[in-house]
Parts: sequence; C-alpha cells; structure tokens
Amino acid sequence: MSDFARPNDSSRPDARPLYAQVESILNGRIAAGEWPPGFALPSEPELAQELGVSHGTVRKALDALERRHLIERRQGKGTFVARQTSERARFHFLPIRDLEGHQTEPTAVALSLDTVPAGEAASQVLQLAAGASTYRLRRLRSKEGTPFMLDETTMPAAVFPDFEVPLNGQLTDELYVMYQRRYGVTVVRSEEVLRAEGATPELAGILKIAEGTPLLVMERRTWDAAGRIVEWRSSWLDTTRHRYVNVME
Amino acid sequence: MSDFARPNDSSRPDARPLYAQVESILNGRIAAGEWPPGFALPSEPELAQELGVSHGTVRKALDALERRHLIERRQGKGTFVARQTSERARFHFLPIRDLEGHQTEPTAVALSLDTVPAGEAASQVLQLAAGASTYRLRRLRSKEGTPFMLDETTMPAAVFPDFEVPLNGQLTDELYVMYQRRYGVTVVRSEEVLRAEGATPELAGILKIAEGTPLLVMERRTWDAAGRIVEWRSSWLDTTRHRYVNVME
DNA sequence: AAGTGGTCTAGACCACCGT
DNA sequence: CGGTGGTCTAGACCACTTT
Repeated sequence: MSDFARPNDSSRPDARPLYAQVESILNGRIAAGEWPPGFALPSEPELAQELGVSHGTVRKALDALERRHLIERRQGKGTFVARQTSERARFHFLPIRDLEGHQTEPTAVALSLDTVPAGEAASQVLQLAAGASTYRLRRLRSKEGTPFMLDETTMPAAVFPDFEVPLNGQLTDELYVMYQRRYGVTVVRSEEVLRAEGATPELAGILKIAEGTPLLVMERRTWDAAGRIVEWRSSWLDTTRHRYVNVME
Repeated sequence: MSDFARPNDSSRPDARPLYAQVESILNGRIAAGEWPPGFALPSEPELAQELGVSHGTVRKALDALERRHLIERRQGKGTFVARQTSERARFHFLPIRDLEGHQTEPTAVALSLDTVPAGEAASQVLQLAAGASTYRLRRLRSKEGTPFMLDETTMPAAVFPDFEVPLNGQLTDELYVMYQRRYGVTVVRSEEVLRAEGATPELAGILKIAEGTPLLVMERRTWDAAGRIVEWRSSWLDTTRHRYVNVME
C-alpha cells in the first residue's frame, strides 16, 4: 500500500512530506489501541515495505515518535510502543522536587472519588456537553507523614468508564499509568497554569497549615496521543518543603 | 579536513557518531563567536566537503542545532546563526501570561544596577571565585501603569564587562537580546525553581500591594551555548492579574 | 539559470541481541 | 548466525530565492 499523497503529486499539491504522513499513520495505530503499550512494531524494513517507502523515511518518522515518547527503540531487539512508566509520570509530568532538588517519592492517598455532572467550567475545559458525566478524584500527597499537596482531578466518564480506585489507602500506581494500563489512554502533553494564593480554611485543614499560608496553585489540562483533552486538574502545593521546577530550552 | 574519530575507528573505539561530532564543531564555532548572530553559514555541500562527511550527515547535525534554536534555515536562501529575538526572549523564556492566556507586553524599568562582590550563594550558583565581581540589576515590570513583577538579576562581570543600562527609563530591549548583541552570549537554557511566599514589606512597597500578599517567587539559572551559567535571577510575581504557564510534553 | 535548503531513495556497513 | 536498530554515503529530484 503506497497510496500516499506525494508532495510532487500534481493532483494533491499541498500534501505533507512522506515522513510526516508515515508518522501520522503510526501515531494513529498507537492512539487507536491497534498497537497497545509494549507491542513490538514491525521491523523497519517491514514497515518500509508495507508502507511503500524507503528505510530512511520510516526512520525519520520513528525518530519523531521517539522524541514524543510514543515508542522506544532497543538496538538488536526492536521498536516497542512505549509504556507510561511511573518514572515519567512522576518526574516529567509532576515537576515537584524537594529542597535538595531531588525527586520526591511521596505517598499518595485517595480522599474521595465522586461522579459529578460537568459544570460550566468543566464542560468547557474538557470539551464536553453540559452535564456530561465526570469523575472527580481528590488525592493527598504526603512526605514522611506530613501532607504537602492536594489535587482534584476531573475526568470525562466517557473516556474512563467505571473508573475505580481504592479510597483512604496508599495508591500504588500513578494516575497516568492507570490511564494507559486500564484504558489505553497515553498521556503525551500537559499544560499547567500557576499562581500563588493563600490557603482557604478548608485547604489549611487538609494540609495542616495555617489559614492564609501562601500556596502554589496549579491548574492543568492534559492531552492524550489522539489529541483529546482527558483530564482537568487543580493542585495546591505547600512550598515550605517542596518546589516546582521548570526547565526551558 | 576529515580527521574525525570514526565510530568504527579501532584506535578510538568510543568515539561519538559523526553527526554528533559535527554538531559539536558547529556549536563551538557559534558559541565562540567565530560565526556571530545573523551570519550565513557555508552551504550544506560546502560544509560537507570542508568536514569530509556526506550531505546527510551535515543535515542531521544542522537538524539538531535547529531544534536547539541555534540556527535558522530558510529554503532557497541559506542557513543563519539565530539571533536572539525579542519574541523568544519574552515568550519562551518568560512564561508569564495575562488572565486570558495572552502574552503580555509589559513595560520594564531598570530600578538599579550595582557592582557587587559575589557572596557565598552567588559564587556557588554562578560557579565563580568568592568575591568575584558581579552586576546586580533590578527591574520592575508593569502593565497599564500597575507594577506586577520585580526581578533581580546577578551576572558575572567577567562575562558582561562594562555592563550598562539606562536607569528609571523604559527598557527597549530584553536582557537576553542585549546579552547576544553586546557580548555574543547566546542563551539556550534556563532552569527555574518556583515557590509561593508572602510579600515582605519591601516587596509590598515596590509592587504596591498589601504586605503578606501571596507571590509567585522564581529562582532561575541560565546557560549559554558554550555551557556556562551566565546569570542568576530571582523574580517576584503578583499573580492577581498574571499567570505562569508551563507546557510538558 | 544557478544556488540554496528539503525530500526521498538505495545500499553498505556497524553494533547489539538472541539462538 | 540472522535479525534488529544505528550510522553513513551518494545521488536524484523538488521547492524556493535570487540573479
């Protein structure tokens, strides 16, 4: 099958480069779950033949998918659909460090999980119909018995049907690992908006700090490999013992 | 000149791939100022011949330099050493947005510029000998007459000799644009550590807010293309009308 | 028309992994 | 040893810009 729109094909003059089309095709197979996490892709020569393009073009597409962390390549073994690792979920998508700059290994406890109809804000952020069903999960992270961060995550029920999580016990898996393992949803992007705000009485009680203590408030939207917004999250961080780290390059 | 360490050269078995060596060579010429901002690089065939490698290898090295924003390529015209644009300085390296998410176009005023010997903290962060001379610049950014962010930047005098800036007038150029235009220092990376903190009396006075108002405090280190740390900066942001935005992917 | 960067191909060889 | 990904080359052709 080599029915690509060649860039030099006069009948479709605006076609994207071949390698970009190949990237989209492979991205689609991964996002659709056709190739699940851990799956071994066909070898590069096989892909080249199947798609009717050269080895070099396949490699250029795979290079891009690798940069986006959708695949992993192991020399001598093959190319695999990337699994959402706890490492990446916790360190890349949760840029919170302790005062020494080390990645913190907190305990996370689920406080509550509710099914709620999407309000105006949630339906707009998550691009849902008003009143669509969502889950709302509240988690509290602690370090050495001291709570330091609360978050409240809202997820469309349509994306995560029958979502469940043990309450009031320590959570073993990161949320993004669950998304992928249980629902085949691979997180590829988060956009976070930060501000400083004093602790409300409720937050002060949960985080065991004085009312009005300055907190770092984060509001996050998260996209999956298919380009859908799959969660909306607010977090409140007590920055007396922790920091938020951002690298720009 | 093709005296590279080939990966398959038995005398230097641990050599890096050719394209990585080419990238380092070109990066070095840019970082050393041999090829200044705006300079037109030799064409790809010329580079390939000069370095004794193939077109494809040169292109792979240039691809990497382009991703790092060190060069810009214009089809039909050539490849140029990237100028630090006000755009990039203000939007990429200053991820502050207004409440609508738009990049804000603030006015910046220099409050003070002092020459100070590096204290313990500064000399450690900037990797300087204790007591080495540094400049300390304080700037205040405002939007529609209302101040919202103060920053205090410390720079090694050895990197920026005779640094000058007009005081108490509006600054026309971003700092990173000055670094490059006046000193050939190209900023490629910043690492920022964030926390929330209440406004001190001094900050409250400068930002015209109530004492104790929660502020977003940023501490930044910045690297240039040669791998040197070229500044240390602390910033205090009033988040009532502005936000800090971070994209993870 | 000539020169630039951008795409695509075909093929050789290397490095690594398993049998 | 054969199969995998990784590197490197040589060359053709396209798209864009300037002369």
